[in-house]
Amino acid sequence: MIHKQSQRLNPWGFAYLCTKFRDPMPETRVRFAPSPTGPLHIGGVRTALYNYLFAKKHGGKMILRIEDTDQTRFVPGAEAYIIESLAWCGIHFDEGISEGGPHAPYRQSDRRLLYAQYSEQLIKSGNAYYAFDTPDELEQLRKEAEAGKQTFIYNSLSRKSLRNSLTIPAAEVESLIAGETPYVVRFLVPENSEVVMDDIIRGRVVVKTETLDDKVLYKSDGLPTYHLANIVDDHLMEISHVIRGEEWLPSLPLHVLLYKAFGWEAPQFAHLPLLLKPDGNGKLSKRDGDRLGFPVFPMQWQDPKTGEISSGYRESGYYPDAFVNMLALLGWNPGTEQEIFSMEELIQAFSLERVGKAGSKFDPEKTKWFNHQYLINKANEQLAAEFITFVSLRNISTDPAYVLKIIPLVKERVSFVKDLWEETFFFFEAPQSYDVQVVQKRWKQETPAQMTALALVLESIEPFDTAHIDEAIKQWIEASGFGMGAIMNALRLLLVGTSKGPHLGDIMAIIGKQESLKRIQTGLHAIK
RNA sequence: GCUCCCAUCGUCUAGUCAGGCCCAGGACGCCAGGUUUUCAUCCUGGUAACAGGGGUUCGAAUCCCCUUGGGAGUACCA
Repeated sequence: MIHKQSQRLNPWGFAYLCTKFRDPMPETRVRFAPSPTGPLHIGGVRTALYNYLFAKKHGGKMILRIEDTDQTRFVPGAEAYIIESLAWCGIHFDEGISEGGPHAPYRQSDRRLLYAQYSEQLIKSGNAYYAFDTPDELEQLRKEAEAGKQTFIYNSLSRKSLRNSLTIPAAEVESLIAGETPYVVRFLVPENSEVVMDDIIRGRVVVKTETLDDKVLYKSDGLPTYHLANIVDDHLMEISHVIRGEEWLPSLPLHVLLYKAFGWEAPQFAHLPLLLKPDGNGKLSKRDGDRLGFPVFPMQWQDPKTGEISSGYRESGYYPDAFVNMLALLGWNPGTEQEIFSMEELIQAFSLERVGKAGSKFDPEKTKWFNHQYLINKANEQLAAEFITFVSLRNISTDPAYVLKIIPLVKERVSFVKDLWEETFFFFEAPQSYDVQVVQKRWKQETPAQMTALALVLESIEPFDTAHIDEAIKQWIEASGFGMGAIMNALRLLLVGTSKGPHLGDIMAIIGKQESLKRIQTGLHAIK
């Protein structure tokens, strides 16, 4: 046991080893390892989130590693996008390309020299071999197999008839390599055995090695494939738990076999269920967002090649804590009826055991509801400050104190700050027109005279605050014998232009006596 | 095709591991009613699910098997 662990403790040495003796539980170390091939979509964000929650819950470390071993798929700006998105979500790293750390560098292209020796090691130990088949040749074999309704697999059945160091004499292999013939290194999958894997979420999974193929570990371009780089780095970086999407489950046997071939202790695995499209079935994709009108990315992204813009949650007005809260509950639940969680509460409550096995369809409606919940719980001062920028956009100058009076009256009516204008425009400008349907319903023959009389009442109110306004109007209505509904709806039409909005007394108190009277006069002339 | 994974209201899910407390609970959505000077909020109520079939058991959403359905993977991509 101690021997096994000490193998994983390098290079921290003796002091670290001592703490290990006091505390036999190894440190929890997880990583989020995206490939910078484009913007991170919400499924990826959720994976990062679960890793983060798990690490923090166990007092461990969260590591960001960039897996850019495919040069052909590199997208400029993607790496920065990923980092900024996660920072916006409140997901922070203890080690990574920005933070540095004891296992730097954290970008695989910067570690490229490292991987060749591990590839060599596997060849020497008989767990891997050189292969000289060209991509075209393999493509041809796949096509032929497909035509015969078969699947071509590079494995124990076929490897003996292909061009590799298993079939070609050693001397010739050496000369081929020396002669710069392109080659790859393939993993030699053991024959006739079973790989037994224990996944934290899925339990035990067993597969026969015959169904696996001899995956390429090292490419002809001198870079490792995901499989090799991933295992080497997870080992070197002392990752204790690999938490990743279910799309990786099919390659888990290979990974387990690789750890075994290296003689390394494998981390624990947890394969997360997928995020599915809201309608129909299948993995959530960028296209679904476009089609159904909701963002699939945390932040807006502009494709550097096409210039095409994809919308993001941040730019759409979502709060990061609401977004994170929604994502956390998509596939995980606390087993209680609590739905609103701060990041700190999520950390406390999170466990991989409570992550479901089945995929979750993404629900844009509930996402809005989460934002609504967070919005109504924000301080009025903050909402006022945010809303002022939207008001300014309309070339209306206002002051924070004025907006602050309005916010508590309307915040429960919206899910986004940007939607506040629709609920508050009449606080900033007089009605430009009057809703014809409301006019038809509320504007009777006697209404103009009533409104004229009411204007006189309003003029005499002092101080012009909600309580006094309400009281005066109530008394006047009772004394004159008019209907409350008839008067108030007509008055609302004059002040707001339609039949919506908060309590009229509040509206008048905020826009002031002068403005209220002015709107009544204007309306009296305009409505026929 | 092959390999692997999955299966409770329209959606997110509780309940499944330790079978009875479940003719299945909560939330979103939707519908109705109530409060209100309007709209909205809010409150109350309603809608709606154990994929199907076999077993095991006194008893199954829960355990086992089969079927069906869905998903993922199947690259010198990650």
